[in-house]
Amino acid sequence: MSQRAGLSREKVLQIASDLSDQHGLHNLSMSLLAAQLQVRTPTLYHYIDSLAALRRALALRALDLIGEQLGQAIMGKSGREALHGLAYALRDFAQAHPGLYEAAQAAPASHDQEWRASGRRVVDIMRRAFDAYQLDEEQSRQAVRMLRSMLHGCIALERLDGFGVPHAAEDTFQALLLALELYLTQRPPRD
Amino acid sequence: MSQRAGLSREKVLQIASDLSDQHGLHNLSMSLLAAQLQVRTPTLYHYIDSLAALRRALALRALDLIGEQLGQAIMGKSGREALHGLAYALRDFAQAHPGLYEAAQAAPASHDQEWRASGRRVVDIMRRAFDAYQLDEEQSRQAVRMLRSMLHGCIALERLDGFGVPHAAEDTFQALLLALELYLTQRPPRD
DNA sequence: AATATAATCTAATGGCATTAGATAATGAGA
DNA sequence: TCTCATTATCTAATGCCATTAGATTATATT
Repeated sequence: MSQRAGLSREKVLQIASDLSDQHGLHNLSMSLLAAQLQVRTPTLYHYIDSLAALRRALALRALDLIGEQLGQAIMGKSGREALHGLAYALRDFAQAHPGLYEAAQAAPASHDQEWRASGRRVVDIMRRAFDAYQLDEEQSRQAVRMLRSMLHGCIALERLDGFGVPHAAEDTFQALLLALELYLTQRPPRD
Repeated sequence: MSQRAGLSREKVLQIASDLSDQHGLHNLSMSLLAAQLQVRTPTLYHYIDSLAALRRALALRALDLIGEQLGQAIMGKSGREALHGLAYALRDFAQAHPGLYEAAQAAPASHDQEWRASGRRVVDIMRRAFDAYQLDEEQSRQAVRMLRSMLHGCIALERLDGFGVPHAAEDTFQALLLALELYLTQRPPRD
């Protein structure tokens, strides 16, 4: 009957990504996606195995994009500058792509090597931002965990509380960074 | 036909709370809840308006419980001790009741005064833990936001990364607390 | 033009939330 | 103890969603 829609896996994922940014990842359905692509729902199964597989694909895409942006953000920087570049790059990504950011927070299945590797790649990039602080491997992993906790918590809280004071989110963000810097420069005694 | 099941709103909420802790909030369905209560799904609508209303009720219950536990945790403590009591109490709650904790992280509708008030009550309790640091109102709100960001991020990350190093989560948790203490004791210059 | 391939469709299944309305169990008053 | 109102629960039905199977149509290849 109808003309072909000219879909491709890439196009499907791109629109899925846009939709999740606009309506939230949890509101992204096969139904909505098909409607946006002007196609019947079953058509999507030529490009995607399932809704779960779609979410996974978005997570991988998100991690790749995040890695890319973080890498650029810390290029040529070190110390305090690198740290701030990293933090702002991640926050900016979360603001520009809330759906993708949400996708990146999902936990991969323990046997999903590809997904796990993508996550590790991002962590490794983040670790480079701490080079100037002279941390051993375990300490730099710790620092990454601290930064990720702070940023993710701050971003999540901003979505939750929303308003209140206008500059609250930005102030808190900066204060958290300062706290991390204080911690890093006045490193605690290891027992 | 069948005997009455002897339900009550309280019982329904209690089982819903248990189920969300066991299977995750997002896996809590009217269907699952009805099955657990040995009753047909429509029966639940005598006690609950909708699935959304159930989630809201769990959020309120979670905020009340959290407020109670935090209040007890900081009773008679101040300064560093109060801060740690607060932090551990919240983390312990999240571990003991992952479903309820998740419910508490949902954002209330902007017009939902009751829900918002419950959230505010928790924040006020947390603010008391910072009494000894001599912060003005805005500073203590900031401190609460920092602590919440840290804890929520840390808890979320623990669920995400899971394992890796065994003590990583605990170490990160303590390091974040130390960072906050450093920030509070070496208060930044206000502009 | 004929055919193979691939993209899309229709039809069907089963799960879920929700509503409407029927039925059966309980408790209160005669 | 009987009657009746109340209310807890049920069955039936609707509509949305994800998914599968298999038919059909559009394009590319010869």
